[in-house]
Amino acid sequence: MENTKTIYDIAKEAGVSASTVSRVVNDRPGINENTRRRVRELLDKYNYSPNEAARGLVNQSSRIIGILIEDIRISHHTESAYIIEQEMTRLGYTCITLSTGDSPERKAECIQILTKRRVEGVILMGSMFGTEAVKQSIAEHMARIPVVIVNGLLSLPNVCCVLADEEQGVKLCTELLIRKGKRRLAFACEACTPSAANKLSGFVSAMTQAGAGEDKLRIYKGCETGSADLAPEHTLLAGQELTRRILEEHPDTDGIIYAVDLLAIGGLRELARREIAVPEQVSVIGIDNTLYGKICTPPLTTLDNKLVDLSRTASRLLLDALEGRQTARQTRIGTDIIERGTT
Amino acid sequence: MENTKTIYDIAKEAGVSASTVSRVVNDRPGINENTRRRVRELLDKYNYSPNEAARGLVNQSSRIIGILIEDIRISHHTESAYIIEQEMTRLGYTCITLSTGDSPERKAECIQILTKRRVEGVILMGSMFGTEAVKQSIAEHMARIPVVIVNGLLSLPNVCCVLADEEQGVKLCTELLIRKGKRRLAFACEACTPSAANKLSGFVSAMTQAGAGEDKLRIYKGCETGSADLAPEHTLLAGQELTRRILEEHPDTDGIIYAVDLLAIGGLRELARREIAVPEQVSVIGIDNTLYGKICTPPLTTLDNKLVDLSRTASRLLLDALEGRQTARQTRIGTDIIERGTT
DNA sequence: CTGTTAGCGCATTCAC
DNA sequence: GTGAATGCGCTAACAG
Repeated sequence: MENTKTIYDIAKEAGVSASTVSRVVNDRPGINENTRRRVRELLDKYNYSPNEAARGLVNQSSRIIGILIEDIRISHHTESAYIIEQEMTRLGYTCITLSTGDSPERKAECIQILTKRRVEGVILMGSMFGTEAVKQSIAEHMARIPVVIVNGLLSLPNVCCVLADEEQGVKLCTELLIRKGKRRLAFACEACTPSAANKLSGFVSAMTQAGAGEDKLRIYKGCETGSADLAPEHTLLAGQELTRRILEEHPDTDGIIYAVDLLAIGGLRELARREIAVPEQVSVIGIDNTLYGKICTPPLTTLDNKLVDLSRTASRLLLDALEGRQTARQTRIGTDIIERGTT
Repeated sequence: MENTKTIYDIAKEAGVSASTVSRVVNDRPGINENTRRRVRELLDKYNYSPNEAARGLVNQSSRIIGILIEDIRISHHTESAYIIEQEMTRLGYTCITLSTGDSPERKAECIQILTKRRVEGVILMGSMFGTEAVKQSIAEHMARIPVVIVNGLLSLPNVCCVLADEEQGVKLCTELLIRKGKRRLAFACEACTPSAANKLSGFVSAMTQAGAGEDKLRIYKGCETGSADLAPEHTLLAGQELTRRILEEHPDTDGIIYAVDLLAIGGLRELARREIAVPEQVSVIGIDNTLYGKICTPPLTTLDNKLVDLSRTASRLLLDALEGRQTARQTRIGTDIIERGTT
């Protein structure tokens, strides 16, 4: 830290007491206009800036909120973090945004960091925060502050959840493909996150209703225990690899639903490599409505899970809680299918 | 804020003084093992977490660093922010990452926020921080802390710059196209940032050397005063629009260099719409080496401006400065052309 | 080895 | 209107 002026320095030079300066800084009423002006001039002259740490200490309020994301490089999380940061900054809060990575240990470390900084509220982004290990950390370290989890479930008294109905969404996607005459459908996801599990049940539910037996379900999972590498590049490769496996084991597959857009785009690559026509031979659907899906060829049909709405809602909920208003424990938002060239 | 235990609470219950607890918390030597154990137990029992604000106040050190980005949604900035955050977090610093938007006023506001929090160092991402207005803010509010600017220039005693040699890079790109027999080249950028200006001079320099007169240079700029909307979607549209203008005014154009990948991808769209073959009729080159360029069709030839290296270097430089080591005032990193399907 | 004292920068009583 | 005193939670001398 450096030697910024304190209210005492200003006070001395203005020939008043520190409390007077404090009052001027905080625009408190009941101060002689002349004194106020004199103090203001000095404040300006020295570019005085109040020390928020000291302020927070005496006010018992840090005006900091935490945003925990698995990996900010994942494009829908980037967007969400952006929205929340803008919103909270506008309201005078400072955000500490941390990419936690996928291990529960790292998540716990990040929770510790936020705790030390005495954040007043937290937003958790992603279904991976809805696991037992994380729940424990939250319960231990953040029991007394409002927490909002986006696209995850966490049953704790101080946590409220806002989620897209992805199960229903994927069900509709599956039904769309069936309506188009595709029957030998596959579902692919990279990591077994709770979110992926939801999507999967939407798929299973639609398939079962359409008369597919449990044994005929083509379900492909990248790895069993969360993803090892969250970098977008890796997801792309995983999409190729999963698609390769699907096509080798079930060459007659005529439609694939991928848990995220980037996986689907990896899939498109593999399909192109094998000269399989999309959507004529194989239809493809992704999830997240990312820009990637917009620019690939053919443009990707995708499930818009409304991350933008979710993020906005999340910041509003957090704000409500911070200001003592009652908030819904769970908010659900519907999804939309954006139909483009791959179906 | 909530009622976490303080060292006084712990001290009382342990029957020792607060300083003893403080010593245990900070692993200071010279403490009776029994006392230490007893205190530790209580610390655990209550999940004690030191208040960093209080600590920072007495230590005169916040252990916070600031990261200022124009817009974290811009994919190369996302990656950079991620790298820096990971690096600094690992070293025990907490990062406050702010998307400033493009106006100098908002940038100044963000600088204020960081100042209030008494950040110990700052990383500025993007050439737009190298402008006079921002320089003023930095000089006024951050004169006493180390600042590193990535891909921008700021001549201030406490600022060090790390940049990619984009001018040279674009020059090489242009020469590449010329070598391939393309002569009627255009350059397109969205906003007139200092970075765009650098890229442009690389283009001009190569074109001039190849014998093109000043009057024959096809230079297209989106808007004259920085970009209005930094959202990626907008850049994509701008790419289309710029390309439309280029082709209408110069139908014989046979190569276009775009200031960023996403602009180039917008261009590819427009070219596809007009059924112009890439690269046969028109070659295209982007800049940034983003994932977008990897997944579009045809895959984009791009200038890798080494944002990853730059970011790593930036955090190392900041760290050096924070720890009192001497640092280079200016570091330059070379660029690479990644040749793919559009050239 | 441990406790006492003081002070980091600020806001808030309570007097005057 | 304004100032003096107090305390937020913590660390760093300085004593003992």
